[in-house]
Amino acid sequence: MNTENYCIAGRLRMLARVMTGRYNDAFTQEGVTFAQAGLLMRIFAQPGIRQATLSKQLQIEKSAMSRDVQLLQKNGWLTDNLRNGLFLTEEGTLLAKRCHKIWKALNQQVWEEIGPDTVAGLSAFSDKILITNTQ
Amino acid sequence: MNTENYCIAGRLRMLARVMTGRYNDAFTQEGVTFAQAGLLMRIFAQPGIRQATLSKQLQIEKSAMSRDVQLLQKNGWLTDNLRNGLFLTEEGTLLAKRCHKIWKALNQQVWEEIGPDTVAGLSAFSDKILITNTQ
DNA sequence: TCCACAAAGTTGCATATGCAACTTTACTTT
DNA sequence: AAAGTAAAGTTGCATATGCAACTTTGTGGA
Repeated sequence: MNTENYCIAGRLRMLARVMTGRYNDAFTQEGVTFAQAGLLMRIFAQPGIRQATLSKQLQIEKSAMSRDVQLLQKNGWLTDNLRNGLFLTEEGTLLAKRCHKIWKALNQQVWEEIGPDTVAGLSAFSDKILITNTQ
Repeated sequence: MNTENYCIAGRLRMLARVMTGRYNDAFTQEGVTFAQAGLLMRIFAQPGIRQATLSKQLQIEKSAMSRDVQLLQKNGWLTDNLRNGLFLTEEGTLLAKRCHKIWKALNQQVWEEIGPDTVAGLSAFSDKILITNTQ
């Protein structure tokens, strides 16, 4: 493995595509994508959180976040005043809980599949990158 | 770090977003995204390659690949008969070469920034995932 | 109180992606 | 050669994202 042909960004993008597909499959039964489930679970864990905060946590551009959030609301999972902090509806809360069960099982499974050392490798990489790119 | 709150897919997606942004910045001067530059460089390295082959190499769905390729063609970087293997036009070839220079410098820089051990961590992770998800 | 400025959120525009269904091509077996 | 089938490619539809420009909100100072 050398600098000449190992593209960091390309590799990350490919991995993200592959893993996203796998997680998406798991959430199909609930009719949500992994991206949506992830947001629901975060809002469940941090009720009243602002879009700007989620943007920073997830490193997603604020306009993209705005649309992701609007999609959740369109599906009836968020209460109406988006500009005053995000809150799940009752339906959204139940869905978030179901998603968390699915997520927990799958994440555990993937974790075991690849082993703690390998996850540690990703984690180390992640720390380096995120420190560099988010102050 | 434990299974309870470290989401593999979420982390990968975030890293992909961050790194994509960084690589995109580098290619802005050429008016292409990293995704486009990456395809150009691959077609440069493998003239006549089929969409289906690129799809497998990059783990991108064939319909997405079809559109990515059409976009390159629309910009005049690919010759016309897409269904008979992909070939760069003269303009496409020059662009691919310029992109490769940019890519090489940036990838090298990122590589040094995070260090070989950390890259090795990503690589190990990558191998595990891709073996599992691509036979 | 009112204004100026910064932060948060939205919208227009464009790319990147996936799934399903459909079309086109290529190959194999009569 | 004709039919049937599998592989490759496309298109409709929807989500996920980013950049730039604009609007709304909130806050601190004159």
